[in-house]
This record gives sequence, structure tokens and C-alpha cells, in this order.
Amino acid sequence: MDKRSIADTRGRSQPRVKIEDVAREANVSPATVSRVLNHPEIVRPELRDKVMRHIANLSYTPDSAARALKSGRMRTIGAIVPTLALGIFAEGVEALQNRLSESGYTLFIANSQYNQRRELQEMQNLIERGIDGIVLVGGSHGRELRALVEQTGVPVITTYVSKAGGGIPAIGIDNERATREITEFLLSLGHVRFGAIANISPSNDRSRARLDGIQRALAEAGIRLQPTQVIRADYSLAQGRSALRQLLTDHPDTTAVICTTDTLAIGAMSEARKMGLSVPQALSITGFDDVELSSQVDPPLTTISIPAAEIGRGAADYLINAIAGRPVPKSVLLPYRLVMRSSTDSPRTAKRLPRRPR
Amino acid sequence: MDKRSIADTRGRSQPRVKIEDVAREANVSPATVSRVLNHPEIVRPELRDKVMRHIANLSYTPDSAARALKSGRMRTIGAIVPTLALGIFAEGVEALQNRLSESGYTLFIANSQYNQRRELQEMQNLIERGIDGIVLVGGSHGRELRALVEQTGVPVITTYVSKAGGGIPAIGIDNERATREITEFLLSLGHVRFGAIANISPSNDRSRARLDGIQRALAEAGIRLQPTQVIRADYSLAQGRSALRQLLTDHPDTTAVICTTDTLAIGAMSEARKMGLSVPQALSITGFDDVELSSQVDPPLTTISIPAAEIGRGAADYLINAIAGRPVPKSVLLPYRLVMRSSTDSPRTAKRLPRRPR
DNA sequence: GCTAAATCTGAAAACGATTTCATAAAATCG
DNA sequence: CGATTTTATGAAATCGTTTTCAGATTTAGC
Repeated sequence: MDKRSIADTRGRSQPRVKIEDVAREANVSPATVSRVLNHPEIVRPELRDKVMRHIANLSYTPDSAARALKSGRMRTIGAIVPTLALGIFAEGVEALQNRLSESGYTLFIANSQYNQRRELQEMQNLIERGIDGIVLVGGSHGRELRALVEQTGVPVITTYVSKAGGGIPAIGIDNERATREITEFLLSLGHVRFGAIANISPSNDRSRARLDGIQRALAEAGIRLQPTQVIRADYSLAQGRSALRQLLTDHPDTTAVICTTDTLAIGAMSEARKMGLSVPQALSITGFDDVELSSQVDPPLTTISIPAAEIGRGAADYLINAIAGRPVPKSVLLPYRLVMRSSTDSPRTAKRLPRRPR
Repeated sequence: MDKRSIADTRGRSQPRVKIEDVAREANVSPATVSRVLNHPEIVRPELRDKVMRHIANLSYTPDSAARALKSGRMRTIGAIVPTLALGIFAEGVEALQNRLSESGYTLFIANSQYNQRRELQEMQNLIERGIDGIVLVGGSHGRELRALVEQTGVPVITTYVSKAGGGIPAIGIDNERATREITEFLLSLGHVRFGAIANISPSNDRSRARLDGIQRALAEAGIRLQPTQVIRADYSLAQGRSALRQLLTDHPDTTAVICTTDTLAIGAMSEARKMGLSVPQALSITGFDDVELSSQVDPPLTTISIPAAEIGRGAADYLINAIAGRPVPKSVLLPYRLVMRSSTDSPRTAKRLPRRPR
């Protein structure tokens, strides 16, 4: 007993006020208090007000564990994003969170670090904790994860893509069409010698689709990218730099570089400057995502703007409806926007590579 | 009943396997299964293995609501960050998450959007959900939040600062000393005409401390910043730009600009270039945080590097220990690092403002 | 003004785990 | 080898809600 009282010193100070306490205080049954909290409309107004006053007085908050145990609902949804470091996800997540909290839901965020195993693990965590719905990013998710979704029946939606495998609904843009469009734009400016910098990885189907779009548009124009004209990179500035350097080493006559990410494009642009190539006169460069920085760099970057906030809101609405058992769309395709800024122009062969005359 | 079976169509597919199911299957009591899960060492090895096999077979996962209700522990900790858009927080959060998952904890992330009301609200959410510990950012948190911490006794730690109000323990760097050091560095280069760009807001004591450091170091050198030499901004690139413009309008002879954030510094730098001022010849600029971009811009930015990963790990360790009732340090002060790159140099008055001869 | 229907409220049974307490089996000892 | 301690297991109480079911009260109908 002595031991216990010592331990108490650092334990929860207050003994926690329970529904029973406010019931006693308000002279009603616990059932009534519960009803005031969950179905206010079915309890007589005066009584309801009285109970509410006592709830406030004792500053009672229901124990969510008990509540979740009994009701099976957690009023919580989870989002698993590949990384927190990217502005584009941050914007979507913040919109998601705002919309959810309007509906009384709380958002928990986990990150997978672009790793499918981690993603699965976080998913299991979330499900074990009784999450009501889950937001994923991208369409490639491994068989186990899809099985888990299937088995547990938790509503799931994936974002930033227009379709996903395994019957998981999606909300996002058509990545392939977007890069097709940006490529066609460059073609229309007169470019014929292209390079691509893409951050391809097994778990990143967005970049994969973007690269496909580039290649498809070029193919339609009768141009085929050779393997050395497609440089792989992760999503850092430094990789953008080295990718550009490598590309120009192998193909010094390149006039247009299409990147699957703004970060890569910005890295490439600063490397181009360092190499003495002016953008866009000597080299046109494009990005994807339209992060804040892209409009601020010099020259401002031509890129694709993604409706991240709408994606977040749409995902929230989808899950709220799905949880409530209301009908939901199978997938939602949102429009992207090609933002033409100053990092692209017609190729001017006269000015090519001033310091490599050959 | 008919209704119910229709509803079941879209509900959880499997009826959920309970502890009782695996108990029956393994010919033991539920109590034993529970012990295998929670105190494996007290059950006979062969029996334990048998039970574990059946657990795996049925792929049983304990219902965390029931578990939390009975045991009062959730094995979950929460972090409330001001924004997800900043790389510096992302790095810390990822380290936090990694360390926590090593110890069987799950991290839930919420964001307050630099808003104390939102922070309080998220905190209440977390606590209602029975979170075991909370990580905050910065030291200024409003009376209500501190009262909540006091009242519930949830272990809390705040990060990125060296001390916080209200007895909340902290892990981080001495922001004031860091800017004092960077200011002294500029003084030692010979600068005498300073400007400061700071993202001050009521909830951001980090920037406040950083600004204090600047002013203190200057005061010690006998220099006093006038109000118009201190420009307020939020944390965007665009604001960094306009802040610099305003500063140079009022004080065209400024030679050194100290920013409380890398983002502001990079914005300021690109505005300086646009105005025809070369950095560092005409103007020295410094940042704070050392984000990835800072080493990649031209010229690379002189700044303060924060041990974000260590902060994250330290916060995790603190909470794990505190929850287990082990002794914990009151506060942890971590070293920052002054990273001298090329955005700073001695002032050269000869080259001042070439296009404003006057 | 009395009966029938509608509306509220309370008592008690879940929800699925953990843990105390008691008991059965095994190990230890003289 | 019997008595005693130790160890391992099971039965049942419990955590704090929600919700069903039935009873009590009010309202409506004629």
C-alpha cells in the first residue's frame, strides 16, 4: 500500500470522472447521459440542458476506449503518406484534416518512407487500433495490404492517382495524361531532343505513370527515348543535379528535360546554370507538382499543378460517406493544370553549349 | 434480422477472431492467451509456443479498444507539430517514429497550423483517445493546455527549444545562443549595418528567441536595431522576398541580413539577386535550420544546423522512460552547428548598390 | 375524462480484453 | 516420502461505455 501511494505521486492526478459521476450529479441514469452525448435529439430539451451543464461542470470526457469497445466506432481515420517532407502531401493532408474535423473525425498520420513493408505495418497498427477508414497515397500497394483491406472491410481510398489496383477506389489526377500534355507542349515548341529524369521506385506508381506519359507522347511524335536518355533518381535536389549532369554527358545536344518532380527539376536547373547553360534559352526544363518554390526560382518553373487540397477534401468526403454506409463513387478524376512559366522556350540551336564549341 | 443481413454485406467481412476463439482452439483459458501476449515469461514454454502457433494460425490481433480499456495503456504516443510542410519537422518526426516503433509504440501525428487553439483541440483529441504521451513543438502553449497537462498527468515533452514554460520538459537547442553566435560571426566579418527578418507569431517562441539572440549580440557590440530594421514575416519564400525589399527600401545601406528561417533567407536571397545585389559581395544573408535546399542554392547559405533527428530520438526516449515510471531528465540541451557557407562575407562598401549611385 | 398511442427514461446486459484470487500441479526440503 | 513452498493455470470480476428492453410518463383521441 505504501508502494502504491508513492507511485500515485507520478500517476494520473485526478481519478477520472466517469459517466456515472455526471449521472449521479444530474440525478439521471448513465443511459441518459450517454444519450445526451450520442443522440441528443431523443432526450427532452430541459433534461438535456441540465445534463450538459453537469458534463461541462465536471469537465467530463468520455473514455474513448470504452466507447470504441462498445460502439465499434473510433471516429478516427488514418492517413499513410510516403513522406512528410514533401509540401505536396502536406497540403493534401492539411485539407483532409480540416474536412474531417468538421465532421467530428480525428486524423492520425503515419508515414511509410516510400517502403511497402512499412506501409503494411502502419496499416496493421491503424487497423488494430480500430481506425474507421484509411487514406493511402498512390496505387501500388502489395498483395498483403490488399488482402488486409479485403479481409477487414475497412474503407480505404487511395489518392493522387486516378486508379488503383485491387479494387481500391482512388481520387486524384491522371498522371500519365499530364506528362503527355507537358511533353506535347514541348514538342509544339519545336523540341526534338529530349531527356527525362524520373524518380522511379517499385512503390511509386505516380512517377511510373508520368514517365509512361512522356514516352507515349514522344512515341506518337515518332521519337523514341533511349535508355540513356531516361535518368533515374530519388526525389532530392542533389539527385536532380547529378541526373542532369549525367544526361548531358551522354547527350550533350539535349534541348528539353522533363522531370517527374519539381524538386528534381529545380535541382536540374541549378546544375544547368552551374554548367553555364541558360534556362530556357539553351535548355528547357519542366517539373511536376507545382510546389511553392517552383514559382520562386529563377526562372520560374513550367510544371503541372495538382489540386492537392481538393484531393484531401475528396478523400475525407469519400470516407465519411463510406463509413456511414452511403453510396460512394468508385473513383474520382480531378483536373490538373499545366502551368506555363519561364523555364521553357523554343530551342535555339545557335546558342547551344557556348563553352563546348567542338 | 433481414435488415441486419443486408447491412452485413458491406460491414466487416470476418466476424473478428477473439481471444476466446484462440483459447478454445488451443485448449487453454483466455487468461493464458492473454498472458502469452503480455507476460510471455510466466507461461511454460511449450504451452506458450502452442498458443503462439494458434494465434498465428487464426491471425488473431487483440482488440486495442478492449485492451486499452482494461489496462489503461494505449501503446501510442502523439506528436503535434505546427505544420507538416517544413522539412525540419519532418526529419524530427521521422526519427521519433523510428525510435518509437523499436519499442512497440505507434506514433500519431497531428498538426496545429501554428494555432494555439488548434493545438489545444488536437491535444484534447489525443488525450481522449487515451494516448500515453505527447510530443509538442516549442515552448509557448497557452494556459489551458498547461492546465490540461497538469490535470491529466499525461507525460509531455516539448521539442526544438531548450526550455518551456509551465514545468514542461524540453529537448532541443538554445535558439537564442545560436543566433547570437551567427550575429557575432557577422560582426567579426566587419558588418555594422544589420537587418533582421523574423517570422514572429504568438505561438512561435523559437523565432522570438532567435530574434532576441540577434538583438542581444548586437547590443553587446553597441548596435541597436531600429524597429524598421526588423521585418516580420511568416515562413514563406514570398514573404522573405518582400521583407528584404522593404528592409532595403528603408535602409539601403544594410550589409547583413539575418533571417530566423532558411526559407525566409532563400526568399531574401533571390530578391536580392533580382534587385541586382550580389550575395555575399553586396549583401550577406544568413538563415536558420539548414534545410536540404540551403546547401543547394546559389550561393549556398550560411545557417544554423539543428540536430532534428537527435531531437526526435531524444523525445521518444524521454516519453518511453516517463511512461514506464523511470527517472527522466528535466531538460536536454543539444548542440547546434554554425554552418558557414558562401552567403556571407566581409562587407565591401565599394561595390554597394551599383544601380543606385546617388 | 378515460383509454390508446407515443414519448422518455432507467436497469441491466453486452463489448473484448486483463488481472486478481484461488486452486492444482510440480519442485524443494528435511 | 510427506509437508511445504513455488509455479502454472483457470474462473470470474472488472474496465467505462452503449444499447436493448421494458416500464413509466405524457400526449392525443373520442
